[in-house]
Amino acid sequence: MSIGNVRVRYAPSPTGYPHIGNIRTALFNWLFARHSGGKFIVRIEDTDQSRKVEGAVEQILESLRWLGLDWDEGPEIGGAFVPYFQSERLDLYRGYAEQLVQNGHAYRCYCSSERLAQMRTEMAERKESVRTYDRHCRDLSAGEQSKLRAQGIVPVIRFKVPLDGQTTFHDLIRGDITFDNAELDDLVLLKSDGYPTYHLANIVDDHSMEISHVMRADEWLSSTPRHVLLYAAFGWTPPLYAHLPMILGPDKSKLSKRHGATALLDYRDEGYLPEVIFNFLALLGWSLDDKTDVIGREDLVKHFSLERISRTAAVFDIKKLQWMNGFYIRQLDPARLAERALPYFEKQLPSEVKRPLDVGYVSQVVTLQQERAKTLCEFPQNSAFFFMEDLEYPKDLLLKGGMTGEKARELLSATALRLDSVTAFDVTSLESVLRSLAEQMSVKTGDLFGLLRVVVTGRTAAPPLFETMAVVGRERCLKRVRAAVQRLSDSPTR
RNA sequence: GGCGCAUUCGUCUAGCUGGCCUAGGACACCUCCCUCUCAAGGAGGAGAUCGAGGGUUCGAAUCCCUCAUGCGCUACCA
Repeated sequence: MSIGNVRVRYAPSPTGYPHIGNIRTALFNWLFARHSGGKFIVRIEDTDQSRKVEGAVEQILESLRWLGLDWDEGPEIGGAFVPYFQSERLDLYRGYAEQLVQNGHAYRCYCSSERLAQMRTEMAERKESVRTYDRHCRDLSAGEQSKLRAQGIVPVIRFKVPLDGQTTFHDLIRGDITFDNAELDDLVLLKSDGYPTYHLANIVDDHSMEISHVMRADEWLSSTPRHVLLYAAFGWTPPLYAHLPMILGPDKSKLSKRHGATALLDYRDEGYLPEVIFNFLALLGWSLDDKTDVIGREDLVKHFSLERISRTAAVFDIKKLQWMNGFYIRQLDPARLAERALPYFEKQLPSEVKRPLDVGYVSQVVTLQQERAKTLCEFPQNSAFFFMEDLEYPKDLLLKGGMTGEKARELLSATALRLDSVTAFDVTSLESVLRSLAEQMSVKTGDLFGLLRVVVTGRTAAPPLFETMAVVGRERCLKRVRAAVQRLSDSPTR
């Protein structure tokens, strides 16, 4: 396969929202296409009417867009092999299925699902090793068939798998893999509702769309010999295969909804940066060398290769993702970061905060929180006090570390005086004024600053005090100090 | 049950054309430093006898065999 002719595809089925593992497959395909100057195609495999989920296609495309995985052919943009929805290509599959029946590679099966279920139960009870279709209809005569059809039974079309021999194919990641044909069953190609199964539609489309490499999750490895046999039955050359390691949950089982937020877009909602997900996912099953963790999209495109894809399934570690997200956040230009965080502020700040927010002000806040945030959501979560008028917090936060109510009141009253009179309400002035106050009142700076932090922010952990106060502003700081004095006076302290 | 794939620190991984590996990096964890809190940052630490057992070899994480374990598939789902 010459390098310019790479055509790979991401072929999701719209049965739900694409999760992390699924999108990682899309990412690897995209990376491979971009690296080799080939085409990245999106094809929607909507052949299961019963599992179709409303809005899933939009979610899939939205997920790709969010990560910046642009496609060269597919939904919305079309391409030379239109249409890219399998539900719109039904005639094609029927024709090919029929062709296989004609040339003896497939046959009609009239077995009811009840009979099939019973057959499987019996096989299991007898502990038979091969629990597959018993090929009941494989050699039905024309007469028997028309009798069955007269009863109104709509048949399916099954592939006539060779009874013996072996099928070997080469996997770019795992090497040669061999299966005994006897292990394979006569899979259904065309369902009774006229829709193809994955197996038929997949190979018909991969062939007709001239797909060069099939890169898909490891879970497909077992069905690959059937696909190879199908290609042979049609007289086609199969594509090159590369089965990707799967992504597992913390319990090491196939990643699913059980594992919490696994839908890609959930990560967007939780404040993760798309470039981080991109970076992180690329490293789940692929590595550049022994030390590279942070790597941008351009370098990924430049260096991506099939050879460096791992064979082992990987556990998705949210902790490392969080670290990486925080790392990227810290690297971002503050102004740019503020823009990106703004929607999260708009959405998450308490409703009493007036909208729209002032971008300049948000930017100041973001600058102070930048090195403390792991996700974009943490900005508004930890910054409400910058936007509120009045604060609410447990009173005993004021009496930390042996601080008495009286002492606190005394300190705060003195502070109010200083804040009121300080000429410039900026970091330098505040620091010098408050440090000297601490000294004068013979209290440790940590105690004074800690107290003030609670008063001004309502919490014990916040950005540096003077910076924070400067942003909150003289008026609100004074108001908060006075409110605290009032609170301390309301009920006598012990 | 059958078949297939896989097996290096808790996790992601490097190393796997055998010696540079007394196995490297990152996250997480612990300690110390910095420090007005929280972070961030800096410096350290602990953590894998390379799934187990046999070989081959002067020498194996790296090659061979057996076993074990995990995962996947075993649908008119993809």
